Amino acid sequence: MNAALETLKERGFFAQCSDVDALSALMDEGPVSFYVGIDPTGPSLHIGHLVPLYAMAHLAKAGHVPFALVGGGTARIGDPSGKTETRKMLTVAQINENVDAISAQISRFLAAAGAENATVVNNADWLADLNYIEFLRDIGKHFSVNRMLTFEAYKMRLETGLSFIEFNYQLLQSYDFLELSRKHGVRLQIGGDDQWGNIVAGVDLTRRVAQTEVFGLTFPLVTRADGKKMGKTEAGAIFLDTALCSPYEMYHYWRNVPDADVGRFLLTYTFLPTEECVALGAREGQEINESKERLAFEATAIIHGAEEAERARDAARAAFAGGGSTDAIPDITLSKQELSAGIGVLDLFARTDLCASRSEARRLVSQGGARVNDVQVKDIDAVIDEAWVEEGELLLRAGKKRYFRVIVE
RNA sequence: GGGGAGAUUCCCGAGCGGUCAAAGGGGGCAGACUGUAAAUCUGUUGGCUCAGCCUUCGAAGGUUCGAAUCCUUCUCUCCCCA
Repeated sequence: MNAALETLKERGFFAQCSDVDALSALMDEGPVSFYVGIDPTGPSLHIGHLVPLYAMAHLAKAGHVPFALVGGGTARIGDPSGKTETRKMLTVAQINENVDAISAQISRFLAAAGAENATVVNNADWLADLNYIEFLRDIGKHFSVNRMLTFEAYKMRLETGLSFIEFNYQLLQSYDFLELSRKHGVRLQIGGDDQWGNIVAGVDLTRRVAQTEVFGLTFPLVTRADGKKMGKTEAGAIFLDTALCSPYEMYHYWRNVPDADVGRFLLTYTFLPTEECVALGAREGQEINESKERLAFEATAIIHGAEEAERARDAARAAFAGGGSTDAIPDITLSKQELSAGIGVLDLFARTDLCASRSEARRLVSQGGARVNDVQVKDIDAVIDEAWVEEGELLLRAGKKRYFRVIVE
């Protein structure tokens, strides 16, 4: 098999392919243009979106030509695949904002991942002005409703309801593939396994309309051993946008991944050599805990740069092991006057993101989960004043892992 | 267009005139254990000036000493028939 494909397979980026042998042969011949589509349904990518981009980087490094398609047009429709209900419709203005933000993130990521030659395109450019009648005649006639209804994505939705607009999503995605193959000679579409139905529909359409053999390749959806959704925490998704999720939070996310996922995540979310990822993931006990730190550092460094990753690592070490920098821990600022007057623990915790209300702070304190500068505070009436300040700040802690700094000026 | 079912606290889901800040499960948070993992056990899970008070049961009105529970209107969802 072709070396680049082999790499994808080894690293867990291979679930299904429309025709492996033919694709492998094509890739052996020379650079192949390929694309992946991402719909701009939110203001930022999160780490769940990244899998296709990593796959893209691997192929790009092997000399193939990447196109990243931002679905400014398809986002106006909404992909029903893998969803149990209709997603809330976004306004066109919102989508356009998202397109800008996400295109920038994609370019930055691909550059950092070593796929500088990527082209970012927006399918609104060709979808927005389609003529309905012409589209139905030229494209719609190639789709069999009977066949579409057999796709898993639609079958599932037949139970809960599927609107006509969503039913059209597949036609538009297929049209994208056709369009890219005509315009840019794209021969391959990659995507998550939930996209299989849409991708093969595009392969079929392109063959019928353009008489061109194109290929589809999917990778398994990344899941976590503990069944939680990839990239989601209680506080929200792990976004790339630092305004929505700090590098520290992202680092923390990787640091706390379940044991069983370490090896797989190293393969997926870092560019460390395959053997090394496997070895790191095979460790046990305290050692695998160290592998997690490696994972956290490597993955964060690709997304936010080595400098930010170091800061996050130092901050995490400082908070958990003592020593090092606390820069990256979230903070609030408090005036000296306010502190010298004394502030109740409950108020103090409620003012940080650690507790949403005084009642929550009350619970935390009375259950023994609250610490100030590593001293447990169990009295809900305790008053914190300047006597507690160390080096101009207070380090608040809720439970074992959540920290917050209070800077006093 | 016709007929039916429904909207409950983060989610699912009980409740059907007072004993309801609302069962149960999930999730979250905290504690024990531990490797900052998993599993397990315990506590907790609207807000506050906290043995008390205030605001919640799709929205707005009404009945009642008293409503998540009854009535009216409205909004939205789902199902069946055409």
